[in-house]
Amino acid sequence: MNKNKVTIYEVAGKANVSLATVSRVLNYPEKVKPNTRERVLAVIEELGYRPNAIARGLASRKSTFIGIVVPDFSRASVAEAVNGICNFANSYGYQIMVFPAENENRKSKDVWADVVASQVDGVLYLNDLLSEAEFDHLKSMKIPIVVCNSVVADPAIACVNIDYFEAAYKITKSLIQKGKRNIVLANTNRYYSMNEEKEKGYTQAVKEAGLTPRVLHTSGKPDVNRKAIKEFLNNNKVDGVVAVRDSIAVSFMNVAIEQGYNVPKDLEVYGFQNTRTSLLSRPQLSTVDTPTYEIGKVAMDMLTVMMEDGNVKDMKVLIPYSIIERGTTK
Amino acid sequence: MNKNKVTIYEVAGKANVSLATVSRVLNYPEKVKPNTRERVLAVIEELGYRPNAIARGLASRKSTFIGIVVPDFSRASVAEAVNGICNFANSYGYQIMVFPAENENRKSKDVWADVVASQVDGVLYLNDLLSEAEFDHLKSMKIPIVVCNSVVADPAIACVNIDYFEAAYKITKSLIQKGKRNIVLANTNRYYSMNEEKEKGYTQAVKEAGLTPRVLHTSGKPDVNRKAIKEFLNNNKVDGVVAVRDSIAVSFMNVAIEQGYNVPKDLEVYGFQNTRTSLLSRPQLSTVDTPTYEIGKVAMDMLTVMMEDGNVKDMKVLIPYSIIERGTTK
DNA sequence: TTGTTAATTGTAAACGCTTTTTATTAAGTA
DNA sequence: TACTTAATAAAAAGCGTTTACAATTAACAA
Repeated sequence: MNKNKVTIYEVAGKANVSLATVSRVLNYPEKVKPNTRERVLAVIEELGYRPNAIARGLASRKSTFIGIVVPDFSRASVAEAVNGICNFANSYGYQIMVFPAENENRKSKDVWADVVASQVDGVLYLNDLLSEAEFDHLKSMKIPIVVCNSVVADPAIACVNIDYFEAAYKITKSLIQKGKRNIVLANTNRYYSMNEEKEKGYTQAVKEAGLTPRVLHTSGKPDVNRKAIKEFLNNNKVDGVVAVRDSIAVSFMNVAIEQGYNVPKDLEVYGFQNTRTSLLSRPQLSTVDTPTYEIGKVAMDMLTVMMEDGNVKDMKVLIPYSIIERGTTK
Repeated sequence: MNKNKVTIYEVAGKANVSLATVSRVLNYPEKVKPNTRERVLAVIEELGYRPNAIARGLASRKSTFIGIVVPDFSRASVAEAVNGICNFANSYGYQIMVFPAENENRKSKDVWADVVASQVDGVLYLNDLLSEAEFDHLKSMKIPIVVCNSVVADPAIACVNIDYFEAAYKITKSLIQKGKRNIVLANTNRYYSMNEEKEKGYTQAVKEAGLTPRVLHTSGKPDVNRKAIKEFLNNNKVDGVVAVRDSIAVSFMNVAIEQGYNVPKDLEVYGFQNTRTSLLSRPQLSTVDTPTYEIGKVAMDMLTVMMEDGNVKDMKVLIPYSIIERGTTK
């Protein structure tokens, strides 16, 4: 902990007021006479006083910390969301604590225990599944929570997403309208509720056109994917790809091009997210632009009202998205 | 803040010991008789007691929070480092608070004020420059700090990097040995100390071979880069590229290929970092593998000893790296 | 003046823990 | 038996705030 910190007492002393008054100018400035307020403010400035967030948290029973639990920062969707969250959190006066989600060396039980112990006022859960048990635990702790990028059924849990179903439906349909008959959905191996939605949208579009849905599940690691894709291409005719992530789309496309496909002539491909990857592929990737930064911001907004005991009107928020046509479709 | 929390008093009551003993089993288990210790531990488990981190921080004058100040989570190098940091921080009993570095809507002065106010025990500074003034401020606050991925001259400041100079020198030299005579360094527009090192390494290799260094500065945004690269290719003969980031390498390569270059026959290219992008390009990118996760881990290690008042033997740590040859070189 | 009320400010308790000090108990030693 | 020593209990003092509540002051009407 840092040394030689200025405390509220010193400010009070120097400004010739009681510490309560200093506290008030900080927390309820309207309750103190403009005159005194100015004086105190001047001393605060002069001494460079910053209230000790920890003492403040203890006394007020609010930490102004919000916890975000995150599976993996290197996922483009979480990185951007974290950016959004941080910027807004700070302007609302909240500080962010991050907790790696459950992983090999850390059971879910422990991460929630950590979250609770650190006294956060609310939590943002990014991008992943939460078990029933975890939800119940959270509810019993009465900590406000909002989930980003994960579709949760429970009406009591706030979550913010884009309409993955609709987006997948639309891009699949547009492929069909361009005459594509052999459209694959390239999904992840691991189950994600948002990818599940995409799969549903894809499936519905394909079925409506009287075609058979075909889904390729890949691991997420580019090098592992390549083999699976190659094999898939050898055994299947494909003229359209809808991938649940940009990276999968690009992997698929690269393998296909290496095998002699011409994109977009023989094969059109769509990704999801509009990450940097989609601009770094050749040709550049058509994709569903998911405004992840915006998702983070909105989630933070909702959480703020929940923490201040306001009522959130709509627990299920859908953010507008757009479809970006680039070189992998025509 | 969460309701109905178990406090140390309840644990003490139920275990028939004083609260001091409970505190002791938590902080100095060896000081309490195994018998009692077990009993207390059992009650803690039973009640699901977790000490209130905030109260604990206030009382002990150590928050067990460490702050990481980050320019942008969507930078691959920071995302991975954050992963490393988080995992290790937690296993050492530290919680992570994140602070967005200085940006449009937030002056450096304010972010440091926030950092200090939140009573972190130490800070990790990622990937960016720190001004003299900031260093001095930090030193005067006596907060332990370690800088990742930024080469800082001041011998009193701990930092962990790879040997960017050497790596750049090596890859440039290998290009020269393969007969390349027109090697460009694709650097960022903005100044980064680590990129400066790369430039120095590149320059030295080129000069040693009696060639003239040529540096192209780009903005970092893929779409903006393309124009600059195209123009550069029109006005210059190029047979080798050393890019300070994978993304720049891939941009460069894509434009070149679109202009008819054959990679790696006419043009060989190296990136830096070994991000996912390098696996998603066609051909896959040869690159300097920067073990960012490891950097984060080591930085966290150093910070831990600094926070515990140990002495760090070596303030300038260089992590081993490797050069990965893939499809863009032969 | 003198109340009466509202605005402002001060006082002191509380937040949940760590840590120090003093007292108590149990066990071992001479 | 008296004397140590170890283990822990009991009590209390913080840590730096917030926040009831009380006290003071100012403002104004009677």
